[in-house]
Amino acid sequence: MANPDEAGTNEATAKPTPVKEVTMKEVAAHAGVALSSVSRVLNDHSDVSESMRKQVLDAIEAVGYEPNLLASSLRRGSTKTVGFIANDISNPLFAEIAMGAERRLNEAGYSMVLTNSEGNPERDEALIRLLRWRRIDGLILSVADEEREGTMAELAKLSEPVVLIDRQVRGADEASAVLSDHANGMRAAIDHLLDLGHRRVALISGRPGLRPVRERLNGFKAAFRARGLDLPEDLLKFDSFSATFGQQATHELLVADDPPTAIVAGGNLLLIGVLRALQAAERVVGTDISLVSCDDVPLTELHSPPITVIDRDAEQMGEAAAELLLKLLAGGDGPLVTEIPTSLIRRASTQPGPAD
Amino acid sequence: MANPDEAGTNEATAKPTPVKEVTMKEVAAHAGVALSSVSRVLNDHSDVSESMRKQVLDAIEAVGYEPNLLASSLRRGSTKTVGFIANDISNPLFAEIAMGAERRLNEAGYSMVLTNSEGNPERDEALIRLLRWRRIDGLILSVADEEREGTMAELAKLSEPVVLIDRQVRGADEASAVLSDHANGMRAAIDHLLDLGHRRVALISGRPGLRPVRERLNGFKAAFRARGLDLPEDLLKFDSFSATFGQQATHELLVADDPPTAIVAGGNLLLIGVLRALQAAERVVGTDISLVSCDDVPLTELHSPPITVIDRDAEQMGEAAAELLLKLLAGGDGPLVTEIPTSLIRRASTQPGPAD
DNA sequence: TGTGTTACTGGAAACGTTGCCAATACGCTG
DNA sequence: CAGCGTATTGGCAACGTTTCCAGTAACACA
Repeated sequence: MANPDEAGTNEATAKPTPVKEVTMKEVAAHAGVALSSVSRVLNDHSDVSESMRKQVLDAIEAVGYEPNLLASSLRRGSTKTVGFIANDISNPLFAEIAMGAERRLNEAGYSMVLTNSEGNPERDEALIRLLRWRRIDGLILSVADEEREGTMAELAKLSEPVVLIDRQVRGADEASAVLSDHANGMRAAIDHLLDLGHRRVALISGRPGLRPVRERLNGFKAAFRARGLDLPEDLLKFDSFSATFGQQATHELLVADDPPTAIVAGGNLLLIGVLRALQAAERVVGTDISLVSCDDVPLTELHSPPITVIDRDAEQMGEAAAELLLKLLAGGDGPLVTEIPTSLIRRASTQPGPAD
Repeated sequence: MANPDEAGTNEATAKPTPVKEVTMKEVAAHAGVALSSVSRVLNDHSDVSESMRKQVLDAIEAVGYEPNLLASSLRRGSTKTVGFIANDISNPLFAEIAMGAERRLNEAGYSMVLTNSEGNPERDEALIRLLRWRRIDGLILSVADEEREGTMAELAKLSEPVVLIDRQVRGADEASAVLSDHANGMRAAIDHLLDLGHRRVALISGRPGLRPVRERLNGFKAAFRARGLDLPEDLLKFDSFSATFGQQATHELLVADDPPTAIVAGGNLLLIGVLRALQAAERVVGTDISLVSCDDVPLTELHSPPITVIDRDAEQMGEAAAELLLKLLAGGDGPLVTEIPTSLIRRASTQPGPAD
């Protein structure tokens, strides 16, 4: 059925198509009912008659109405949207965390907007601000720098619930978070290497300010201490999670006096750099040097030899984060924390170390 | 300086903190100016005196005002936001495309909301609808199914500009798109294999409905045809881009009579499956069978032997998509198309085939 | 002093919703 | 038949902005 006033407007329209939006008002007019009734049907309120419902739904169909979520959110005071700030979506680990979170949030009727800080603290701040201005209902993020004043200030201005991923901010128990048990994972990995006879074990990881780095170092230390061994201080390299740093650090380790017999890479990007450096130096993984990485990605399984990893369930982390956020959104109080276990997957990249 | 009526409201407030938002009205009141003047300062309109500007900015600072982008977008009729629907963010390729697009869009003052269809056509539709209802100004996506009616219908309802990534819809020149030159890339790869003496070349790829699959097949055919060779029809496996399918297809190929001497994997997830199957069958890449993959990811470079790939610049694709969209947003007309070149990176996974 | 111009500022009407409150109609009881 | 509850509907004021249109003051000029 053609719109009765179409011809008229067509004729009158000399302007460059102002593209008037089809609103609930049009629906109401077409159905011959009040605006508020249309609203009631759309939000299925209980007290609306069957005939009214049908009338309105038909009108919606007829005029081709599309809800305006901006207006709705503005009026309602809630966007049913949560923000997610990832450090680096091109890292499959973060991508999986995001997917897990999104899935859980969608189930609960929320939608998620995913953004990418690229590990840049300034972008972090800008994104928090932007999402705040967008009036998101909650936020999941993994701040690029736990100690940065600016970031904390932006977060503080946010009155909506926040869940951190693998981060802890000053005053430990102030923020909700999903934390993976890096310490025990690393402890197991180092125990494994020490069992194999390695003593010169190197650890390459990101900036020491970040929780995963701190916790892994704790696990590392704990393993050495438990056997009364001295920490190989000269083999600890902390700077960034990038492939570039992994390569550089490995190179430095290899050319130094008394190089390591085993290397632990604290992330899947670092691993890439480590492998490049080893390849360049013509060291064969497993044979010449043992290798452990963190987080199981296709590369670790398919490398030859396959690489021993400290694993954790990324998707589960995302789901857990969403779960916490949903609890908080539902009015849950205190800071909530979920700990995600890690496990050691032993593969051929770790072999017995040199006999003493 | 304390808010003069704070004490009053504190006393009156028995309710559970309705958390009244700080609006431009408060700013105006605090500065003793009109609402419209505050707006003018915030949008830096030309005709506002220096004293007014300072007054308002001070007041903003004093009352801790935060713009409400919902209200602003509603009134303005534009969100300065573009949507991006990715098939699978856990695939680093898509993640890079998204990053490229986001970077370019941000430069131009737009922000991007990234969503994930997980390759599910229904989710595709739902996401297009959601973003439409959110009143995004434009959309970049790579539809999961080029032929699905529903998806096309949802896209048609969108009056804002759309740029497709590596997809073409019915009526070729109707949609703007960034297309990679899969045909020539594949042509080069097959030429390379044929030069090495291979004749039994297998191709494993996704659903034939998708442009990359079609185009790669075209390149494949062209290479065979150019030498007057028959197409190895029995070695063409098309179903999905997943690792699972890659593994299954490879297994089938290997156990069949007259198995291939070279395999081309049409995507980085497929490659994972192919490698698993080869490993399970104890075939050594390069020696027992040659291998080519599409898109250069860390795995291909670091595998032993390193894997020959048909490469393209993912980030550039994203940037190009953003560029096209920006042109359209600025009022550019007709459908715009950018073609992204592909190149063959030869590595040790491709070795001479069996002598005839 | 009057007039015109310029430079700024204030008021008020939108943008498309939702949700409260009042109004209507209906059926039922006393 | 009056009175009342129930079920449903309409009207209207928000939500926080932007923008158009007048209005004001200051100033120069005749």
